[in-house]
Amino acid sequence: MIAKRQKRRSTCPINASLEVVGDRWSLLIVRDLMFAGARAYKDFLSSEEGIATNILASRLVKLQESGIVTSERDPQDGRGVIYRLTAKGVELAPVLLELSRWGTRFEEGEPPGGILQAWETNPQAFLAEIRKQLLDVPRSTG
Amino acid sequence: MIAKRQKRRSTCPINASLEVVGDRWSLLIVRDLMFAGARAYKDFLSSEEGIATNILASRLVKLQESGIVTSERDPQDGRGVIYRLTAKGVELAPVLLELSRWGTRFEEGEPPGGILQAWETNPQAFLAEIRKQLLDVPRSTG
DNA sequence: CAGGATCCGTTTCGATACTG
DNA sequence: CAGTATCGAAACGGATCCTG
Repeated sequence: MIAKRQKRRSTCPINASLEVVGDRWSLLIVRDLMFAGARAYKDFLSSEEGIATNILASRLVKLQESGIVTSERDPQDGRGVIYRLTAKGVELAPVLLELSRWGTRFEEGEPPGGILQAWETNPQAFLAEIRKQLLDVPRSTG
Repeated sequence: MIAKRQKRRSTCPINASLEVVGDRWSLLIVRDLMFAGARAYKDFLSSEEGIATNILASRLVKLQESGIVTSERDPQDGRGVIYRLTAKGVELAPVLLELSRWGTRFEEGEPPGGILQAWETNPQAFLAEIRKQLLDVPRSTG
């Protein structure tokens, strides 16, 4: 057991988080899953800012290893793969929303319609909504 | 006018934010400035997870270019440099705190004493406190 | 001695071509 | 459609050197 090569035994949760999602692409993938309805590999490629296929593949693997994303065969398609956020992944919503809020205030960028307002008005309710939407639709059972 | 080479004309604020702080080190530097009382170059080196000097220097430049950090000579020391967060940098607090909260819940890491609790209990008040502490101490002017 | 630049080997990224 | 293989470019990281 080699315990996966930790850098320095840091006990800071910020650093722990950044070890998982602290790169240029991971949170964009989570964003697409959370707000853009992305489910298939090609969705990530077409959306966003043009991530390279190898980078996308490696990030998806890493996100799965981190327990943020799951993947499964599309029961309808057979050759397609469906990616979905885990509960752990869904709970990144506050991070994404605060990042979005900050970007809207200080950098360029238009927020997706109404989302930020809903978040600022009633975070708890909005979070509950997101959880419901993303976790209760595992395979059209809802 | 070349407008600084934007990748793809993205209007997503999350992406805009990640272009500035979406790397392994930037938010750790902001964290040190915000919660660990770091002000000098050596503070960042000693703290944290052992950032290399060249990386630290380049990140500090980038953070200054992004308007998140300022630097000035230490009036007491003369040879020392004091780094400080701008208002824009201080407003990254919610991002850091949500990142910290997520890390505490799902990754390893102990939160710094009481901070997360204060944040969860009353975000507005806690933010106001942070703003006051970090922005009202520019040079002991009061 | 603090702040930071330079050199250099290693790792990661990223674009494209290609495969099942 | 969903990925690998390849390969050049960039970033990282450590050590050392420079500057005031």
